[in-house]
Amino acid sequence: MNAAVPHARLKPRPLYEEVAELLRQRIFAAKPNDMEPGAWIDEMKLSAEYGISRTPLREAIKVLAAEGLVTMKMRRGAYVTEVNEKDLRDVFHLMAVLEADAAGTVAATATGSQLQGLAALHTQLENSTKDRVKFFALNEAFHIQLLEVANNKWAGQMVADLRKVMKLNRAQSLLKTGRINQSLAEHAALMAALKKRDTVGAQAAMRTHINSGLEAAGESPTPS
Amino acid sequence: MNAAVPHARLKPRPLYEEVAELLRQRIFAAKPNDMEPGAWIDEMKLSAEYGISRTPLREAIKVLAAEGLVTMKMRRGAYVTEVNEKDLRDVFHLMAVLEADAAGTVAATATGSQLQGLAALHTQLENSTKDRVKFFALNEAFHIQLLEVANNKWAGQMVADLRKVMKLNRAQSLLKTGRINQSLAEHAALMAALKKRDTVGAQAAMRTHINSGLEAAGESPTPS
DNA sequence: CTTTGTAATTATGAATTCAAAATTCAGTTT
DNA sequence: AAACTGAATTTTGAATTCATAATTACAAAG
Repeated sequence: MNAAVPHARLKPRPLYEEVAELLRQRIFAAKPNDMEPGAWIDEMKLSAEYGISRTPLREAIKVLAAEGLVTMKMRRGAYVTEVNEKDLRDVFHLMAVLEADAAGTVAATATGSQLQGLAALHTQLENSTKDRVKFFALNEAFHIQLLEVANNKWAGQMVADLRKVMKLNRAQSLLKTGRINQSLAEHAALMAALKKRDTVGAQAAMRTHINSGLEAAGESPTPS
Repeated sequence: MNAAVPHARLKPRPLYEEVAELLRQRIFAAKPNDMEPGAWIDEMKLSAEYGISRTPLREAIKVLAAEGLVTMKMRRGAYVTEVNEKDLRDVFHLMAVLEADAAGTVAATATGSQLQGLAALHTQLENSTKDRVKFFALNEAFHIQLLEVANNKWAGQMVADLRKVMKLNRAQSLLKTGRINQSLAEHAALMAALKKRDTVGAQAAMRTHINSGLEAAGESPTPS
């Protein structure tokens, strides 16, 4: 008698993935002197701390290395990736390219209900300008949802990885209050283009949106 | 007295990377009943075969999983990724988007000597129409070099990963003779645009080139 | 003859052990 | 006092061992 809906599944995923997620959050947490970019990752300390052996921890570190969050040096161990200004510009540029393309695809191919789903998220976004962290979470959800509708799993994976690297940069994660309204306006322009089924308009709106995000981080975007 | 030029360095890179490369080549080799897409990867058999333990082999498998070459199922092991028609279209679409962008960047920013380097590769390409495998290798080298000049390491990594997944598909790797001349003409058009510093022209030429590669594999490209 | 339940085998996931390389620190020499 | 050599410690990389989940085989019951 298998329940159709799993209530609390046993061991949903391997330990190393669990640990990888813990490490990700810890890296993004940006504690002053622990796991900040450039820091060396102490395998023994962490495995003791989590109460696991080094084996799954090392596997988790390799996953993060593939994502670009940590870089490995032969016989020197793993270090949290440091992103310099050029790296940040490059990452934003790629996000602009990939997400603009996705936006174009959505404008061209999305079903009505899919567009309604995006519009619903946009409405939630408009009602969350007071709560900075909620706004940030909803904004991310909107972008993820858009990639989902674009229906290219490779693109979704790539953008997700890029977003992780982007989050390594402290400057951009704290949105200034003024930036929130601007971001909202850009989202509105994008939604309008999507509803009009305006492919190139949606692409352009997304490019603008992402590039302004880069400028908010204190950099100037690469010419598209 | 350290020699400035290392003649034969000991253990240049970790074992798991070495093994990962072996596995990649083996997967691309396309032997009839061994390691073809969908095949289960027998950890014990392989580790015995290579004379190593399961530990570095599993680490290598995780690297390949991050690249998308193999997919892992919880408590079921690893399987060589199967790419269906949609996957192939999606991968080509992304390659077109990313490489077209890179071509545009090259047209806008490459130095003269960098363009000369690309032109030299193109000339080699023209002189290799008889040798199919050499042509294929040089073609890949050209694309890698172009990404190199574009100078965005994240893009280079992404395109490299996509190319690996692409190679999983048997159909496209064997270029038909007619396709070689067409490919060459497309490369020539791209080179011309690059030399003219024509950004949008280079982008368009690259898109055309990649999409025609997809058509050669028996699919129709997604509208850009 | 089919189906279900249980035991045995097999393979994965994780921990532990072992080996080797790199860094550190001390001691000696110039 | 500075620098170089070498041993000790630390830490990574890899092998081995152990535990548990999953598949298969087999038997018994309907």
